[in-house]
Amino acid sequence: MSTVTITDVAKRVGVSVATISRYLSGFTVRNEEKIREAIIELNYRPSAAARNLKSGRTGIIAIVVPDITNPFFASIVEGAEGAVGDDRMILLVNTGDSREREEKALSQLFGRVDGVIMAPLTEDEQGPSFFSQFGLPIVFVDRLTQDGEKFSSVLTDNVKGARLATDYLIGHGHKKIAMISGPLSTTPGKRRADGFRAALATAHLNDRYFVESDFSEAGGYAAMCSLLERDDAPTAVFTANNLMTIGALHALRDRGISVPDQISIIGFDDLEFAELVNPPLTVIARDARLQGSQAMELMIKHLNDGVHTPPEHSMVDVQLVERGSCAAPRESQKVRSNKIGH
Amino acid sequence: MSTVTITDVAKRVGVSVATISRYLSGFTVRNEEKIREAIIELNYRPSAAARNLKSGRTGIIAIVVPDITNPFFASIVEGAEGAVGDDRMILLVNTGDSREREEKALSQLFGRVDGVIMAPLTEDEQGPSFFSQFGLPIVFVDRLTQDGEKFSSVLTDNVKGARLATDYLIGHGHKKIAMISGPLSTTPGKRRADGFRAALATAHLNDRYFVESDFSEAGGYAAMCSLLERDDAPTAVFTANNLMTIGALHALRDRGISVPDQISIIGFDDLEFAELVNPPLTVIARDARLQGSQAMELMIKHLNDGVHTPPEHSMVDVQLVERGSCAAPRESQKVRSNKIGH
DNA sequence: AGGTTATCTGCAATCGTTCTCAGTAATGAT
DNA sequence: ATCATTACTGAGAACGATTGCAGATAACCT
Repeated sequence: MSTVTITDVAKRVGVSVATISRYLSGFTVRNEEKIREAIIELNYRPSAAARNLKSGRTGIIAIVVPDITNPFFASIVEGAEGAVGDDRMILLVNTGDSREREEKALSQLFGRVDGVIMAPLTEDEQGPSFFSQFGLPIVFVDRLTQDGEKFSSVLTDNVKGARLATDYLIGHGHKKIAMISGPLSTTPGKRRADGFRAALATAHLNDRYFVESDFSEAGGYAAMCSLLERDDAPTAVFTANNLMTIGALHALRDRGISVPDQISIIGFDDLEFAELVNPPLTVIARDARLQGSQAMELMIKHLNDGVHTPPEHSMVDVQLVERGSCAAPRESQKVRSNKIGH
Repeated sequence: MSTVTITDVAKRVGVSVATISRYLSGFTVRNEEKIREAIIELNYRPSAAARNLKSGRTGIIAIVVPDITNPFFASIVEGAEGAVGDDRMILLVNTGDSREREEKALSQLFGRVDGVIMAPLTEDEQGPSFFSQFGLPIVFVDRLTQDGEKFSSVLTDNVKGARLATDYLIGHGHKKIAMISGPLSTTPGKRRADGFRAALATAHLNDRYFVESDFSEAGGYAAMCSLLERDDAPTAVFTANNLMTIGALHALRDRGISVPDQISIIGFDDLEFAELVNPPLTVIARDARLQGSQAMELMIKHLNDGVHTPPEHSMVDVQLVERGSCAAPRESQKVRSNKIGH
């Protein structure tokens, strides 16, 4: 720790600490030049801890995400970084999909940060009420908690995205349409499932190929396998996020099932390499960076406007990016014949 | 800010603040049960700022990376997260490849964190000496600064990796081998270039297809284009990181050049989807998570052992993951005929 | 009982700032 | 010359915890 304090600077210049403090806060004082010199000579750096204690602000905004290796969340963080401005920093917490770590992080965060931007693990939980209770703003991004309406949020139009995807498959003539869904306990999980089912209902199709998974690559792999093992396998599948899309593709690849000849696939969330896969992947895309920057802007607004600003809810749009992974179903195709093992 | 302090708890229980403080620090005191109750009833949360001020420690370790959307750095962070333990948190700073932001971040970090794990932008700079000067440890990960030997570090065996890649191409019979290199001002940029050139020299090949780029996807794209426009195009290319590999693949795809028939490609750093591309990508892989966790372990060691622990240097191994993007050069192949425009 | 530990306790100083309050000097107006 | 205004200043009280010190209590020995 730097052992040179504001008092040392004050002594050196021959003024009181108050004057130095004022200089540091941008007020005009008498010996600015001498103070500047003294600060440099002594290599003085103000103590963040002492400032925090006095002022009650830390200049730090936390972002809590379930999985930073998911490119979607990385982009959220990047977007938020871009909007954070010069006088604040970001504290990133990766909860690793663990409810326990999320809870612990939140309680440790309290007092260390001025606000929290978070993508909570599930809707089963409550928002960290002690935060808002003490005037610390929360902005939800991508996901909500149970009492999510009480806090500001930046979501995606999940229902629309899922409808878009499903309608697209229906439009190609598919009847046996599967969805590899995320956990229904999460906001995007539930809403994308809702959109899928709504589209199916409109087309008078049933949802017997709906399977709930966990937004992970392994989960997508397993779900795809279970679908392929059915007696009457689907001809098209909608995967509810990027990681599960990757998993599903791996499963298809491992079994030598070709896309889109034998099965069509459309994913939620674009991927850096979506056009490099064979065939290029058709997806529902959205602007994750924008979501991140909007969340940060909302946060800064709350920080500046004070505690009693009402929560705001924003929603970013989705769009269908048509590439090559969807085609019309082949009549009497025998997907099952490619099954490996049992 | 929580308005309930340790004094309130003390009053409620009828003891002094010292007793509460001791209870919180894990000493045995008389009325533990009553204290526990009072803390819960009052919803007391110790002020992190006050603790920091007194103790001089923050319990926060910063990780400074150039680009969090690069899966490699995301994995580093994930690895570090896993090793950080229960009583510390991670503060992530994304400098977005900007020297200015890196510098600003570093100075802002001072006093807010107990140590910094960082992947500096270039070797042209000096390590943040004021950090170590005041006893705050630094651990470099993946990259060094100019005076890097003075600090602990966790690097990759870049030279070996690059040799492996180049030798592999040579082994397939290639003579016209290109490298799309990272900036030579960075540690991995320089060392991978060294490995490439060393391997070439051993095989008595020249390095006329060496092109320096910037580790970005756009840079990889541009570099690949420039190589393809040469009169005598290379038959194989080694791309020095994941992002440039993606860029190069995009360039090849845009020109309809097929891999590995017309050109072989091998990349540094594995990718989540490397087996999904067509053809599956052959790469030099390493364990980024391990690099992150080793860096964190080193940091914790420094934190526990005190300032005067000598720096330690660790290196993680690389390995060649053979998939399908490399083949023998086709005799008299006409890559140039695919050239678009010009 | 008296002495020696062992254990727990409260007081008060301390960490390095910020900020209120009262005070001084300089300037301008009358 | 007096008063009002402006522009700066220093003293000192916070902020909320930790911790050294000395004192109190209880427990243990002989």
